[in-house]
Amino acid sequence: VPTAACGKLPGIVPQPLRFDPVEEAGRQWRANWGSPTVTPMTAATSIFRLHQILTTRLNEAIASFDLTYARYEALMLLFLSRTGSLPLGKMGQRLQVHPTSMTSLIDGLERDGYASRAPHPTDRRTTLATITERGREVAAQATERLNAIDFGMVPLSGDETAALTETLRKVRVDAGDWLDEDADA
Amino acid sequence: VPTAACGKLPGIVPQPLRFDPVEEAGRQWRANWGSPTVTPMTAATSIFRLHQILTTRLNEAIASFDLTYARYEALMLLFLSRTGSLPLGKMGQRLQVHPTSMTSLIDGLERDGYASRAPHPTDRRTTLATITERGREVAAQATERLNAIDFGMVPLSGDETAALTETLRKVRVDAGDWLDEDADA
DNA sequence: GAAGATTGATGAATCAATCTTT
DNA sequence: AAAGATTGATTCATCAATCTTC
Repeated sequence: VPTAACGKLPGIVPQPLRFDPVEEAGRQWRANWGSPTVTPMTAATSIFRLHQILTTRLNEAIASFDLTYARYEALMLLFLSRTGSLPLGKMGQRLQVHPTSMTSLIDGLERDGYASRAPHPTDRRTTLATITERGREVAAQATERLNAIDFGMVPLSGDETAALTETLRKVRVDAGDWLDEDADA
Repeated sequence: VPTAACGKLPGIVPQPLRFDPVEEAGRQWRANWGSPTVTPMTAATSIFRLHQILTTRLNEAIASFDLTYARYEALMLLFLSRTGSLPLGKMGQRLQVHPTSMTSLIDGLERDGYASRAPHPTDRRTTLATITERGREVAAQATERLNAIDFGMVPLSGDETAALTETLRKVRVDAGDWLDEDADA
């Protein structure tokens, strides 16, 4: 009886393990090191694994639109903006991706007709990305699909999800994800 | 006054934002959608961002050994094993990576002299990876470096880290990360 | 000179197909 | 036929360098 993930990824998990590989790593660690510092390692490993799981789940959910989750995020940024247009640089800041990546993300959206490029009216250095009508339709449909699977965060409760987000926020603040002005107060 | 991350990634964050980009996305979402399903989206986005942050932090910490975190995990698997040798397939299962990735990870370790390949004594299909003496030294030193920065999980407390790990474990179980036999009981 | 965006190149990760061994 | 590993191809992300415009 193959597990859900196993059926989808035959190359990665041909024969499912009988133990938690992440916890097992922590156990062997403890045996060799003594242990007070086991937990951060286990947490970091868990984040990496979850990123892998989410990437698979979310990309599969919207693959029929030829969207990756990264492209979806860019599309939603345009969709939720007031005018439907944003400078590429501003989008890169919001999504925290390299300018080069922003270029290729918009390339992808443009290729599928979900967005288009236009010159900035006043600053000719800047390129404006604009969502198309088709892009709005797809954004709404893709969001339905992702909502239907709770953005991959099953089987967490609302409280667990909120607590998780808050914990991760602290690390993001520490990393300087944005200017946390309240931190001074 | 540039933030820590900003100084390191000039291309990504030339001018730090004044707000939390993740929370801002959730806010705009709420304004357009109504809201009950905002939290899973925010949580997923947070995981993606944290993966990015951890990747940067951890890779930087051990870059002087020519190790990436993925290579470090493979090296530690050998380091913590009883005999110092493991079949590539078994390593791939533990680390949950594609066989192809396992090949290139060992290629990297072998290139630096941290590990070597050897034929399996009985099954000639199998390749055995073995950690070298130099590999053991580097494994210990790299672990020190990573411990010194708490595996990137600053500024979380022990309780927060443990709770985070437990929450993520539930999602991993759901994804079939391993055969959770206790789940039946 | 600096900001905004792009092109070309490098490294990592998965997939498809191949090869050997069981 | 299936398991184990590898090669080659594709995609994605970042970096370095370039180009235009402010």
